[in-house]
Amino acid sequence: MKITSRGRYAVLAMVDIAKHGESSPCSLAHISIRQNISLSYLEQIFNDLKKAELVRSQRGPGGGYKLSKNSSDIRILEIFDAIDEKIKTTGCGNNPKAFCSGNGKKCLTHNFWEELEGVIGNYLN
Amino acid sequence: MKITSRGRYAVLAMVDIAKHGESSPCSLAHISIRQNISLSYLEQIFNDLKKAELVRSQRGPGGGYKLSKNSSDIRILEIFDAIDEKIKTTGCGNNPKAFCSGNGKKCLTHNFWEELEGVIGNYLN
DNA sequence: AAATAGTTGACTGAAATAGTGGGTTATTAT
DNA sequence: ATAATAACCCACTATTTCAGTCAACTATTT
Repeated sequence: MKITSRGRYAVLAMVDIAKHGESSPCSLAHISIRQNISLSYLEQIFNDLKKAELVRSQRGPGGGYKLSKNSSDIRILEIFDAIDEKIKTTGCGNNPKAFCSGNGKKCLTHNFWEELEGVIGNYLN
Repeated sequence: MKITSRGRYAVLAMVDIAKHGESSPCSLAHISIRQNISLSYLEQIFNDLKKAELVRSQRGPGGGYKLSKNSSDIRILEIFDAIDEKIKTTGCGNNPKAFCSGNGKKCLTHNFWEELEGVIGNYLN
């Protein structure tokens, strides 16, 4: 049960931008250096963050990324959703038509795992 | 962020044994059928569960596995520990000498992830 | 003696992860 | 205009982890 680097990087980069201030956009190159994350990898991640409209981009010299809303209005859960970092504790993936157990039923532990998802989701939110 | 099949199977199998009753040991073959888990895979898992003394084994016909203590005294967290299902949300793995950030410091999000670990560990316990 | 069931270790295919690398396009400062 | 910057986009790859198989061996009971 672990978080991927992708997920950690996404959150870390967003915090970096938030910390950096509103005045000028943050370039990925700078984030890359400050937080020690591969630039190309950051590019992929920010592609998704932009699609989810968590950040706005500005091209050209002096450009970079800005948060699209106030940092206090951004939930970690939104970031996870944006980059498709799934919280998946069940075997059946919560698909109501899938069954963890082979016999057409939910497995004995299904509800337990779903509750755990709730606990985690709650914290991230 | 997901739980491995190994982790889910371990918990499921333990619940299966607990549900089965105290009278006679549970064979892995039966658990395999009831819970739809590969027998060979279960063997590996129970190897670890036994090492951690969560179950006791009985060989030969009529043999199988029993819980080594009352089911209400077993924590899911113990099962996770037994099979080495780690709860790892930080980049540095909580090694106090390792640093998530390259500059000899903890990364900006370190404490946040550690708290998440606490939340999860708490629930599993 | 035969059947059962745990014990052990090596091996494998598939998927996910964590990147790398190269090129293109838009924007700004000189 | 032009050069520099920085976002954008796409394809590719090495490594690791996961999930499971297979085969052989040992202990216990009937």
